[in-house]
Amino acid sequence: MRISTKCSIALHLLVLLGVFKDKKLTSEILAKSIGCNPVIVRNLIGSLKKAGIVDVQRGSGGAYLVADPETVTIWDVYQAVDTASLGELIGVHPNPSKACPVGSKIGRLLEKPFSLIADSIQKTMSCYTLRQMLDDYADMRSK
Amino acid sequence: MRISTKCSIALHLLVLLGVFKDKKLTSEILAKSIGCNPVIVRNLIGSLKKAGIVDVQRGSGGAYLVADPETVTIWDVYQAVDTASLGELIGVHPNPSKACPVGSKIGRLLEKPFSLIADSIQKTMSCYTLRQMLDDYADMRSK
DNA sequence: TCCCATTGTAATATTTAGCATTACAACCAT
DNA sequence: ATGGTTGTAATGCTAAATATTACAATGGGA
Repeated sequence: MRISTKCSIALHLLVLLGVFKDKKLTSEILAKSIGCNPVIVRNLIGSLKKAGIVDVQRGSGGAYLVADPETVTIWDVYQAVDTASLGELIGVHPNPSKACPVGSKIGRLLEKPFSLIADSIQKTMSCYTLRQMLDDYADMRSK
Repeated sequence: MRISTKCSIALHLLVLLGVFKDKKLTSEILAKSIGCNPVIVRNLIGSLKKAGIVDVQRGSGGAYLVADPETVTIWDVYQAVDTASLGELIGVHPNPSKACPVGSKIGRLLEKPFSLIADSIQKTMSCYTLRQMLDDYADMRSK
């Protein structure tokens, strides 16, 4: 239910695709840099492919960016990759008493502040692009 | 590492304390409305007590609010109750390759956008007070 | 003063979610 | 056709979240 490492891993691999455009990057190579199992990478690439962010050929292999880094935000990546919605990010206790006047309403009571939180996360994620991350990376290299 | 149900449960019990000011509310009664084990409630009340939000006597029992609902925000409650910091809310893959130029920098690369997200959550939480929740509750009752 | 209901807290158990791994069919280029 | 690759299902493993049990410490009232 939390924001899983999928998002971090996806961003990692997108940066790799952005930096090593010329190289053939298989799931195995990517997994080595990320430090995870190649199957994880394949699944994530599958999700990113569905979202129109990357592409990859089945037999020959090698993933590459198809979307402009300028237009790809962390929110896009998160949505593509993490099945859980932000609405489930904050755990809500599942068995409040329906007999109690507070217990019967607590779910609806929490909805309001929690959805405001989800909105703010979405907004912040939508402001950060892959281009910014690639620029940040370039800055680190040059120093 | 996610925002656990502790926060929801704590808010639930604070609303109970705010609504049933006159009644003696033991951990058992509170737990019944919440639908969890009384020990969970006791531990949470302990945390909220340390934060100066509620108080309770040992032998006699019965918890009550000591802070003004106007001044208690969801952020206060979250901080009091959830040990994990928001920085750990978004999972980061733990074994990136140090040999890879991207792998060796991904941690620092992710820090920037992820801390912006944490900030926005904190900000939103800080805007919502217990008073608002009590008002929301009253609104629901009156309709 | 002695019960009794209650809290505080430690220790342990249970459940669930996140992540890793294995396995293999489908596929493509050479 | 072969070798390297992807897509995906099935399973296993680990760690974190939550629940439960147990009991000493406390305080108020009979």
